[in-house]
Amino acid sequence: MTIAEQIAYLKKGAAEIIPEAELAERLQAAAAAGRPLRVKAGFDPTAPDLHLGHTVLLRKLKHFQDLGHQVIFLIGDFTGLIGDPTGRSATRPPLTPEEIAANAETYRGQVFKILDPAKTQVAFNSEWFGPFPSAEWVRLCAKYTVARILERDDFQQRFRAGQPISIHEFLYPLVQAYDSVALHADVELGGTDQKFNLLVGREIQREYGQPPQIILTTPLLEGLDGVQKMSKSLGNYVGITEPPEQMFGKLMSISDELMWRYWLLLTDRTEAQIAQLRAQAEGGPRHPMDIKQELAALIVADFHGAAAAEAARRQFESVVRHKEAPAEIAQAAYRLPPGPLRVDKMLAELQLAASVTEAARLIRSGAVSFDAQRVEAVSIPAPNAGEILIKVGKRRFCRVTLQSS
RNA sequence: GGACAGGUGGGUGAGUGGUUAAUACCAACAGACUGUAAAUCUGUCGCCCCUUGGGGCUACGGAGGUUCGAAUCCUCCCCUGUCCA
Repeated sequence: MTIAEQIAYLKKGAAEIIPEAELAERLQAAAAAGRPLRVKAGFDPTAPDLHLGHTVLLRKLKHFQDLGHQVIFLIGDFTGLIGDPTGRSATRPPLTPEEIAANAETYRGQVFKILDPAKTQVAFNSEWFGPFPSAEWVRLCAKYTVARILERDDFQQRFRAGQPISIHEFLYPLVQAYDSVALHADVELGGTDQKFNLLVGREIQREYGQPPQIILTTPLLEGLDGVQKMSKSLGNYVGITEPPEQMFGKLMSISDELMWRYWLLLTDRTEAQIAQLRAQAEGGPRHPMDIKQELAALIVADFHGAAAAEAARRQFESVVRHKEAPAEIAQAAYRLPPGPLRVDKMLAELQLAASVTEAARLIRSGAVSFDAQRVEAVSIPAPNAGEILIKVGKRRFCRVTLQSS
């Protein structure tokens, strides 16, 4: 590949490359020296459950690997003490070494569904920050100013809005920047929300006499609601370890409009191919739902394989579209008390509802059925012993063996 | 150290003595409809007990207090912000 082709490859789906010209030079120099670039990305040690939003970045890291470069997957176990300043979390309790090791293991399992393990180095920043001398902290802090730190958008907003900012939060960008120094990073990737931190890395590297890294940001993926970014705390995410059926269902719940964004950021289709799909949907030859199912199957296949994706698609067809019971259903047993059956209590006990009160609510709203017969009251005449299929809401099914007592 | 403002249910945010399990919006859940777990419309949205109507308990930063009765008033404490030093 020529340098221009390589850049085009890396640019696809990227939000920004700063500065783009330097990337070309760096690629050229690396090729000439026969040395792969060191491409860094940092991850939070506390949240090893990756979701599709993270995979946008991982895919881009993989593209660097495809071109022969070295990816450094940095787990910010030290940074975790600070917590990225979002204004929500205060200082986090430090994780134990065992927890960190366990989380790192989980990361490995998830990340290597996309990344090539042979071209990935896993690093922890406690390696250099653990023994960091206090005098060195003073030196590091001396290399940046409060005014510049306050340029960071969310600091500025919080400052203006009178929300608390703890001093240790100022350390976050500096710590992340110093990681680049310690790792001699050529390139650092991050979400667009990381732009400030990534840029600080350039400044600090220069201060330490290193060539400043090139930064590449990836767009933040909108969550299932199509408005806010995908995040665990907002609950609008699809985790990459979720079961195929659940993944499929969640993906089918996105709006038609959002689907195009997902096509762009979560598949390997080119922009031209996606434009073609869009034309088909708008022109009529293909139903949007059909295209959405194709998308959902494609994404599920990335993490569970094509067979599981096809099974998830079939289950969606039968359960959601045709309202049939799924192939695999949880089993339970329930001992019938004497007298009429209190359905609300039974559902709570079988954990088909969070509480007796909620179970009663669900029954009153007509969400509960026995063998496809709607249950009309919370208290019903005692049914015969035997097996019944209980359905609560759209997707909770349970085959229950009723035992007389 | 001082002055002032504030801390309410998953989130934002009303409420300044009872009619307030607590307005509104968002999220969530359910029903109807549908091409989808989309959109739209409707309903629900603390827990427990008897039941198609009620009863009890818990809840508005924490602990006490005043009162027949408090999220609302008083005292102390904790936390946050602004200003002064």
